[in-house]
Amino acid sequence: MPQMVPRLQAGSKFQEIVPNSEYFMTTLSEVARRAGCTPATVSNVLRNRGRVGERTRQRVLEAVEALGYQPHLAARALAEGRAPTIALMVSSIANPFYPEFALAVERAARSRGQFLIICNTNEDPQMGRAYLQQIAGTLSEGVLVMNANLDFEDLHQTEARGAPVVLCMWERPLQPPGLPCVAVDFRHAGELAAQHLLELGHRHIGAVVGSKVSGIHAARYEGYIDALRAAGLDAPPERVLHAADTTQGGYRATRELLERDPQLTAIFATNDLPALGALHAAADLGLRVPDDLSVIGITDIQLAQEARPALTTVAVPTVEAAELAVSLLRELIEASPRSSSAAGEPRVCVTSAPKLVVRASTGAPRTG
Amino acid sequence: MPQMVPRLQAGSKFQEIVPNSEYFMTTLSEVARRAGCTPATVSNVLRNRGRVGERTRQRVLEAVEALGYQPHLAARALAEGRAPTIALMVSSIANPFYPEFALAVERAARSRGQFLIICNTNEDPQMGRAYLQQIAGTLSEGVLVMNANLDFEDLHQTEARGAPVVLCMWERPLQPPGLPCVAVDFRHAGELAAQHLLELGHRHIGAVVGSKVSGIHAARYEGYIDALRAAGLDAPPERVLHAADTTQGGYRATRELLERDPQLTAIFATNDLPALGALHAAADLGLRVPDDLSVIGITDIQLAQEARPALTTVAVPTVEAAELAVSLLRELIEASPRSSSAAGEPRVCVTSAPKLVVRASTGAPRTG
DNA sequence: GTGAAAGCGCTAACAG
DNA sequence: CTGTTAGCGCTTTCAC
Repeated sequence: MPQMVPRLQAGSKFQEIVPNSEYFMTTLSEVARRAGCTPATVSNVLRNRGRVGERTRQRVLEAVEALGYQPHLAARALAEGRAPTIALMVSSIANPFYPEFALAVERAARSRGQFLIICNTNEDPQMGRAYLQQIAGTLSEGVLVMNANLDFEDLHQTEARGAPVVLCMWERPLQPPGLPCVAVDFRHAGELAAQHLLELGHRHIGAVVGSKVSGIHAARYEGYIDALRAAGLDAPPERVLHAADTTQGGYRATRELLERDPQLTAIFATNDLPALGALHAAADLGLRVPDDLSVIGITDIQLAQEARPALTTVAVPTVEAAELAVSLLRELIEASPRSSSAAGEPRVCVTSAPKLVVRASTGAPRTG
Repeated sequence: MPQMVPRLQAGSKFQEIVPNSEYFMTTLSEVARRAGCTPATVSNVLRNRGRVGERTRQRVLEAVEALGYQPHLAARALAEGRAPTIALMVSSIANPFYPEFALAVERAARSRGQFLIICNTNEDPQMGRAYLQQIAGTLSEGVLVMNANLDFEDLHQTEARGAPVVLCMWERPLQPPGLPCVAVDFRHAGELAAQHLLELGHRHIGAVVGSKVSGIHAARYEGYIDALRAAGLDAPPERVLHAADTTQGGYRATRELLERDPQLTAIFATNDLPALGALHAAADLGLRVPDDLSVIGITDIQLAQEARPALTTVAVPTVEAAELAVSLLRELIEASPRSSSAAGEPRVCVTSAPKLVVRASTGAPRTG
């Protein structure tokens, strides 16, 4: 925004301040002048603070109205020692899951009077660090982190500088990460997916894990394996493939798995995007879903229900997680400045359990 | 962020300022103290301004390093009379097109040192207004508007308050909207789509227009119609349907169109999402694409290439538009404060032309 | 070259 | 009830 009034030169101390024309932003003092009181009083009226006479209050409100006054957020932030935004770190907002989450976060933040800054880290820890250092504490009061491949080191430093950090989707409720987080029981999600497939009668299942071996999707795969074992099945390594967490990744992995073992009657993917890729692979191979091949994913992104056939998946409470994350962040912000580093284990909020959503991509295997 | 140091009480004027421990944010004066100079000098060093001796400069840089100093963005903004962010208004970031655009905008903004605030208006002008009034000029230096259903009135007011506004995807380069904008020749996009279908030999084409009659997609439809007419065909009203700009909308409209006229061999949709819906409708009706039905969209969102069959579409230069929009916004910001309202027609930047991208969803119609 | 001082717009403590 | 005042952290003239 432009400088509203020529800056007063040193020495012009007694020059009358030029009132802003209607063109530009009105300030508190202008409102005050018009209402015949001081800025402090206007401030009090606006924030319902301190006692103000009814007559004055009216005059102030009129002036505010007449001048279209809007508080200057940066100024207010500075004076209050708080910042008007929260930051959401994601690897790329273009990943189809994030926008749904970001939307929920924005709503939650907004309802608490804060704005949302989107930070795309591009999976690059350097970028993440740059973002954290620049805005945490100076422009953003706190930071929400969605798998963005950040250094924990950097996150702790961010906390130390006074800007709380919340991890938005921790996958292992029982193994807290050493940072406040919202945890979703993804192990259970994997279990549910496996159980569904088992109940339908599948015995030859391929698994597409949308990350490196020990990566973010490991818990989901563990749950899947556990369910298999509980049913007396084993999970030979040639039936698992680690792939990029994208449609492409799922597509290639599925083709590869089916090539290795044409007997597979189902594909379990640790995320919806790769599951969608599996659907495409099936289509390209002339396999009918679910008759020839069943496919199940995890998350329940919007695309899942829009795919053809619609994707069976284990739904994760995205909106709930977003709301919990924002609440938790607020709590941490409100709590004593140096609480987080001082106290013991940081807080972990667990969302409600993932739920199976049966759609058209799963069914009983061909018999024979 | 927390208050870093207990606010000095009135009367404690001579109390020594508590230096921030390593826990919290360092300020300019702390750096100055450590470097044995004044804040002004530190500021000068950091912004390469004013002459500073090499020795001092070194000491300052060391101190900055040692204390991990980061400028306070809100404070800087206030002092400079500018804001550190730009705002992107969208109806909902969850609409699959926006994230791709937002990503490009964020990159462009970031490379110019600004952060991106995402504002979901939810198609509600009230919400849009609230956003504009609150952040424009106080937290955001300018506003980028992506079809968010905002009142032009509000946008003009925003400009008048000193925060430039840029419309990001104006559909009619030749009919400027009275606000600065980036225009994409969507009429031409419609034309290209129609020509492609015509060249393949289609004569019975259904059109799904992803908005109200006079809505945002009207130009695309005009281009389509023009191409048809140029080929000597007419476009009977029963072959057009206006629908929501979503997969669902496209799905329903396509079914309806095919019910009205089973002879249709192709569907033209004014956007990719409805086109994807058309694909699903075809699948559900047992029609093979493209043998029984060809489908073409406009935009080329990521999903288009991931769909099965992959969607033929007319690609719009999204990244280019994002970059132009950010550049234009910056120019307006840098330009004289009250330029925009003063001068004549606001600037219009036109992107390069849309381009046909042929994929698997279009082909020659069955003969017979 | 470097420092002193005013000011950005707003808040909060305290005095009247 | 209302005004005075100091201060948030930084920038920027202007003197020295």
